[in-house]
Amino acid sequence: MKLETRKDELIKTAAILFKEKGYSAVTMRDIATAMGIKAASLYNHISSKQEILNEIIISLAEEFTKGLELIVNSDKSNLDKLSQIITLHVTITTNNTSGMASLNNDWMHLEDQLEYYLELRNNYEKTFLNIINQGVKSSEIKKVNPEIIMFSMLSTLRSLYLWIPNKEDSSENDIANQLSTILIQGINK
Amino acid sequence: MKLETRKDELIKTAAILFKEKGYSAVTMRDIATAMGIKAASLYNHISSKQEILNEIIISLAEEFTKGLELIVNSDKSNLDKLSQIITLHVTITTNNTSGMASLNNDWMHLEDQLEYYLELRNNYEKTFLNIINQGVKSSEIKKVNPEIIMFSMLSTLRSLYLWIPNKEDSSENDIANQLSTILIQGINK
DNA sequence: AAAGCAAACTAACATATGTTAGTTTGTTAT
DNA sequence: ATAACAAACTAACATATGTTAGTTTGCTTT
Repeated sequence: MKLETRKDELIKTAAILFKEKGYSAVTMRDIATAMGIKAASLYNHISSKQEILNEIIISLAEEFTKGLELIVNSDKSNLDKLSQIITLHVTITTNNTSGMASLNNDWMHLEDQLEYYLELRNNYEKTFLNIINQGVKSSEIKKVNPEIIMFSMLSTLRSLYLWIPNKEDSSENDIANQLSTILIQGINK
Repeated sequence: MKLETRKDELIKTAAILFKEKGYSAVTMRDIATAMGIKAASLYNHISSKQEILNEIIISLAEEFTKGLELIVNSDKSNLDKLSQIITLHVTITTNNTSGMASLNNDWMHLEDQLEYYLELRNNYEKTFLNIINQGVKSSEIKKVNPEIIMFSMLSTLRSLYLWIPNKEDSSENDIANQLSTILIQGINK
């Protein structure tokens, strides 16, 4: 684990601001002020505002892709795989709440990397949907429209960044378990 | 039902653009171009960019508040009330998909009306949570952390604006019913 | 001591952006 | 015909914004 570079600090600071007001509403001067330096000095570490967004979003998207790869290639049941996906989201979100805000809300401001991002996202959703479809086929999962199931699960998982910061008392495992119960077993007693 | 004024058209156009890129990234010139006029002409109908956002968000927030009021004062079971909340979200979102994007993503750019908006939202969540708590007390609902239940349901309902536009084949009722099944009964067979 | 380097600075730029002022145009009501 | 009005226009402005150029500062290594 390398030491945190100045560039890393910059990106972290930017991500916090992006979470609060969105990429477009945050100026280079805002980021600089938050770091206690002048806007021009930022360019010693990054080449453009765009690059900051790229770094935040792409690294997260790749983390999700790699995580899902491991899950889908395991020999667990389909419901267990869904539980593991829930854990994946909880873990990544816990470690980078601010970045997740950009991933969810500012991906459309990617430029050069937009196409690549969309490819990663489409593949992720395709793989996710596949697990659900197989679960329906093997009668693990109810016969409800699989796309609605995925949409519902993903909506909750993608919103975790809003909610996890308020739950510092609960452990990662605790949150993942409770979510699995709700999302898979439902709330009806 | 009054005829649609030019101001209404303006707000509708703006909402569509706000959904695509977010409030901050959309310029008055963007909105004007989309309407086939010049930016300065917009000011014949509104007094500022801010006002557009206010109108979009506050009217929706009030619609939710009124809708929930009716539901909470009915004599249905708590699970039925939750189903009705799902229907409320599906209905409002179907009628104003673009506006829902601003409500979800650009509320922090409200200025004068921010405080009022937050008051409406807090009350909404308090009332929602109350229904869940009573459902747990009356043993209709599993003993899982009620806040996680609300968070999970609200995340899905708040994301509907992203997904409903792709489902023009399904009826409102159909979507609401399937969502009720998933969110309340779970997906486990 | 000298050289190298990371990281800050000042000053300036071209462009983008929200908004105002005053004017023109075309339709509707008197 | 005339007055009134909604809704568009042109021109301009002050300010905000991303970025570049060139310079200074203070470690660290030789």
